[in-house]
Amino acid sequence: MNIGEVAKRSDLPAKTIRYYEEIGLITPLRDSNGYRAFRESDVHKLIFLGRARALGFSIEDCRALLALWADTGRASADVRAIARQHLAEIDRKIADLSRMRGTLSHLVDCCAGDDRPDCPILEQLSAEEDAPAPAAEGTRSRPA
Amino acid sequence: MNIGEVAKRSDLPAKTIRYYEEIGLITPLRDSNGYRAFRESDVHKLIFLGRARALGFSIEDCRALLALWADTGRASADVRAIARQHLAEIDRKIADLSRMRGTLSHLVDCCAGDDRPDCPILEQLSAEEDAPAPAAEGTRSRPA
DNA sequence: CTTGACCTTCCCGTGACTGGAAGCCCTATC
DNA sequence: GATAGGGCTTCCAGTCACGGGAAGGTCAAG
Repeated sequence: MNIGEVAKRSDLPAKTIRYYEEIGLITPLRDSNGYRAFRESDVHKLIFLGRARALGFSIEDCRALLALWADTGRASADVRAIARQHLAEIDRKIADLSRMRGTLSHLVDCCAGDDRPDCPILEQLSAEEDAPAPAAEGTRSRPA
Repeated sequence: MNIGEVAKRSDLPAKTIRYYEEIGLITPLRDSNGYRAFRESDVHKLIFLGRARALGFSIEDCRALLALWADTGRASADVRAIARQHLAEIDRKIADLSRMRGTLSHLVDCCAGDDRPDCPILEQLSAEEDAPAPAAEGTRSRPA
């Protein structure tokens, strides 16, 4: 099977498939003319990869998941550990974005949005004072 | 003022400040010894940039915001438009992540997480059918 | 004079691809 | 047999927003 058909069946761009080979996630055979010759197992792996990536797993996560997938004697706890770690990271990202969203939507609400130059958004971004620190002595904490 | 003190005052790494000069967000003067000589206005810009970046604005958004900031006759609507666009993007990202979170936490809940090789997470990722992964439906969202 | 902190430029690396150029391979048609 | 086209190959460069580290100049203190 050539790369074009594999791309269709896995719903991944050919470029991505070549990249996955380059970093060792798949190792298709080669025809005598130099074309990649994919097996069914390669297609299955690529579909697996596409789904895992769509769930936000990193490439290295995917590499580990593929290894566990191939290891029929794996413990489900190993897979679950990766998934839970990823879940925690997703939660962190959502929390970060929600904080941004809160601040930003407040600013947008405060802004008249008309022809006048008066703009609370810019005012806030350029304010002299740092954000009011409750216990402002000594340490300067940075937001992650 | 040298870059070290500016880094402290703006709470940005020196590397980042040099980068911001390279892409034209700031243009500090130079001392005779080749050292960058920052003015107060540069520090203000950097603090502005740090806050805008912390709110997730892209560099190009920041460039536009800086220009509007410098333009005392700007219309607040212009600033608000950028902020609202960014807000919409944040909402989109949160929605994507929430979908991922839903699918993933469901899978984690289904997984025994013990020593047995039986694992619903891998089963789902390698399922024959193309339909049943909610987060993988329709748009193939790539996590940033 | 030496030490050490600070500054400079330059280049490479990140993650996960994407775009494009230059060129080979295969099939079909004229 | 020549040619057109599509598909395949490799390699190079770019993305975004920096971070790491090398090689070397500058400055103040001891």
